[in-house]
Amino acid sequence: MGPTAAGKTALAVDAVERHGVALISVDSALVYRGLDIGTAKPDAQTLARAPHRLIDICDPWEPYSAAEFQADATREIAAIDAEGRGTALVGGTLLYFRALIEGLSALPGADEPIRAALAAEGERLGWPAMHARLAAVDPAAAERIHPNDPQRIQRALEVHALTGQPLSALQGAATGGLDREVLRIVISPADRAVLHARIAERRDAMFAEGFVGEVARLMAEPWFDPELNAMRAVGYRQVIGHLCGDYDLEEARQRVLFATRQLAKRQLTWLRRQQDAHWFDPTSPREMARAAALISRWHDTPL
RNA sequence: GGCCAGGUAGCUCAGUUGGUAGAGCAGGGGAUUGAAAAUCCCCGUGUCGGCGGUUCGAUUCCGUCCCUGGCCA
Repeated sequence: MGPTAAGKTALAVDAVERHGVALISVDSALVYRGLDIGTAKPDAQTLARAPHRLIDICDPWEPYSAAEFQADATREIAAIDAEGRGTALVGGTLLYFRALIEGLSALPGADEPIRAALAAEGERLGWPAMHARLAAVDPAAAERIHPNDPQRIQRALEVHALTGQPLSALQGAATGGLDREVLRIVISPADRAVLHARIAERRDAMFAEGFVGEVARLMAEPWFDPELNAMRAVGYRQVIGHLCGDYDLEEARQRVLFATRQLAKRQLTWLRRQQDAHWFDPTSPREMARAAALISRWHDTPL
């Protein structure tokens, strides 16, 4: 695991080639077909050398979720077990790691009609009013959720509407967590400035490879809608704004950079909280060799 | 060279009828259970261009110098 642009893929490919492990991508954007350049999806040669499961499994108009990931990844792990191989999870969507490893509470899935109704009401009455409504049916959830957080207020009200029970009461125990020990390896430059430089470099490479053209093609599709989950991914959102005429290309490039750094910062907040994680700096060949050695020991030692 | 407009937080700017200043963006920290590359919370002392002057007190008024942009030569 690691923040965006830290260099996770290289280590994963190395693990595949040295130990024959199978890779599962833990990334909420790589699941989408057609989002390639802007998601820094590993290229065809890399995927041929080191196949990643759970990449390109959705069309951009389809919603995907942590719960679906949990189910998909659990299924893939069982399949890999059956082949007698080891599994390596690689990615930067930390909620997905948590959902898979720790499990999720038994909750109803998303209900589009209810969400639409709640969104319309929230728009009309304001989210603080919706928060007050939540406080009436689920004071504990209202306590934890900020009045300005539409997404969580909406979800809590949705769960209550669907089950008649407060979200806070259903969220107690997580189910379906992984049935085994997990070795946690975090790849991240020790120096934030180094990460920022890598992000800038990769951003430049994306634009040089035709990222704007990729977004323009997606926007020309009949299903295109900027509200789509997939279209809210970092980079896509900013380039869409530019192609809609909201600002010039240079401004879009700047915004992509800012949004990517902010993503990395949020990822690091999750990562710092990981218990028993081993951290390695990708700029240090010595540390990366130690990371590889750690992986070797793990996979050569049967559980 | 002359005239005009500016020089205030990393950037773009607001403001102080004279009592040492505040927004947005950026940046930092945090939260995070079916949207998570999402959503949200918290964090702003900076020779207010330099030097003089007036004043109890100047970033604010005056003088001068420097710099930037525009117009005129």
